[in-house]
Formats: sequence, structure tokens, C-alpha cells
Amino acid sequence: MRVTPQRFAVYSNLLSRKDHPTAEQILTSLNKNSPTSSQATIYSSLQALKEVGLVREVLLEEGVCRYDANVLPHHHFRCGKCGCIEDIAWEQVEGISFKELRPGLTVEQYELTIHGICERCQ
Amino acid sequence: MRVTPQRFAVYSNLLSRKDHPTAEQILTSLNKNSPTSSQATIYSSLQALKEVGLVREVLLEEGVCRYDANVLPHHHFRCGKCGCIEDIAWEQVEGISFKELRPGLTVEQYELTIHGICERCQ
DNA sequence: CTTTGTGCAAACGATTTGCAGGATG
DNA sequence: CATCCTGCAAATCGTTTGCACAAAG
Repeated sequence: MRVTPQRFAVYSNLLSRKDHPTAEQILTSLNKNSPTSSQATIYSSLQALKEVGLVREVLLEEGVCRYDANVLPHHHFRCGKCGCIEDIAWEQVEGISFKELRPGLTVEQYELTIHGICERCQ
Repeated sequence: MRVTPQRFAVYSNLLSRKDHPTAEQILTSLNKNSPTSSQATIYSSLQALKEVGLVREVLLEEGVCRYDANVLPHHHFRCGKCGCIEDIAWEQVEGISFKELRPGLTVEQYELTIHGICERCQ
């Protein structure tokens, strides 16, 4: 993958925030001060970064796709009120083990989605 | 909620299948023989059924929203090749427990998403 | 000079909405 | 007769695509 200013900007923006932004949030964040990238470029940069394995998609909400530069396995917490998303470290959840998963199913990866209410929304 | 033929049809269609169909799949399935409902009605029926708690949304794929008439807690398996989805019974996964989840976060519900390959795609 | 990336605008697909009947209570 | 539901078409939103040009190897 060629490292272009736009791709670099998208990736470092993702690295600098922990809120799993949508493509559009990244776009407005990058163009806040000076226009750096166009919408189509954000999408294609995200695609490229995803293919290279630097970024992953997070699907926790209807309609939008969020992005995450943390590609290490981890779980997600999502507040049902404000919709905020928080990472839950892998070690914070005790050993999950599958018994009698139908033979024939090969597990590659798994993660927990925790729905609840965050402190601010209590 | 008023029980109308359209809502009944959507719900029983969902009950009769285990593949977590999209709104569009439900629409084409219902209108296969005779036209029973329009697109907008499917969406509003699903909305109504969701609010009443008879149906839940399943977000496992980019772009589309799938629906499930099984509202009991359970996990999901998704095949990365064919995209098929399979329910994993709650008891098939051994006791998950959270240690030291940030105080302030109230957990209401959680579920596991297992990514892998199904038998047909091996 | 060939390949790859960018920007713009148009296209697309899933979902929602506005509105005019219809059916229900 | 007031409310809720349906169907149609148009609108909206997130994402993708086609194309011309610029940049990189």
C-alpha cells in the first residue's frame, strides 16, 4: 500500500481517538481546519487500511459502519442511550469456552458485544 | 399494537425461518405468490414488532439489518464466506463473567458474535 | 509511461417519510 | 369520527462508482 497524505491522515485520526468514528465523522474531523481529503477518498482509504489490516470495521449500530484502529482482539460496550462505544479489554472478560459447537463450524474469531448504560447516562 | 394481516404475515414469516432475513427478503418471500404487503409496510411492521419486543434486530453485516423472532438471549455464528448466520444456544457457551468492568457501566445484556466458516464452505 | 490515488459528481441500495385513502375501534 | 395502518412515490442517508486528472514508481 502506498502511503499518501490522505491515508496517513485517516489512520492517524483513527489512532488519536477512541470513539470508533464513522467515515463521515473522520471526514469532518480532517477537514475541520483545512480541506485535506474528499469523501470518496476517506472511503477508499478506509478500505485500503482495512485490507492491510491496520483498521477494522465495527458494526454496533444500524445503518452506519464505524472504524477502529485497534485491531487486537477486544470486546465492545455500547450505551443504549447515548450510543457511545467503549472498548473492553480482552482480559476483562473471563475465559469464554464453547462446548459442543456443532462439528463443522470452524471458529476463527469471536467477540462480545455488551449492551448497557454508561456512567454519564445513568 | 393492532394485529393486522400484514404484521401477522411478517411475524409468522420470521417465526417460520431461521435465517435472520433482511426486510427485503421478507418482502419478496411474502409477495412470492400473491402481493400481500408493500415495502414501507414491511419496514413499519418490523418497527412495531421490535417495539413490542417480539422481534429483534441483528447486526452482523455491513449495510443491511437482519431480523430475528427469537428474542431469548443467544449468540450468533456467522460464516465469513457465504455469510450465513446460525444461532448458538446460550448454554453452548460456558459462563462468561466480567471482572473489573469500569464502575459506572451498567450491563443490561450481552452476546457473543462468532466469526468462522460453516460446514458447507470448508 | 504505466500504475495507483484523488476529487468530483452521479449512481446505488437500504431505509424513512409525506401524504392520500382505508380499515378499525 | 378519530385514530391507526397501508401503499405509493419521493426523499434521505451511507456508501460506491465512473471518469478525468495528478502523483508516484
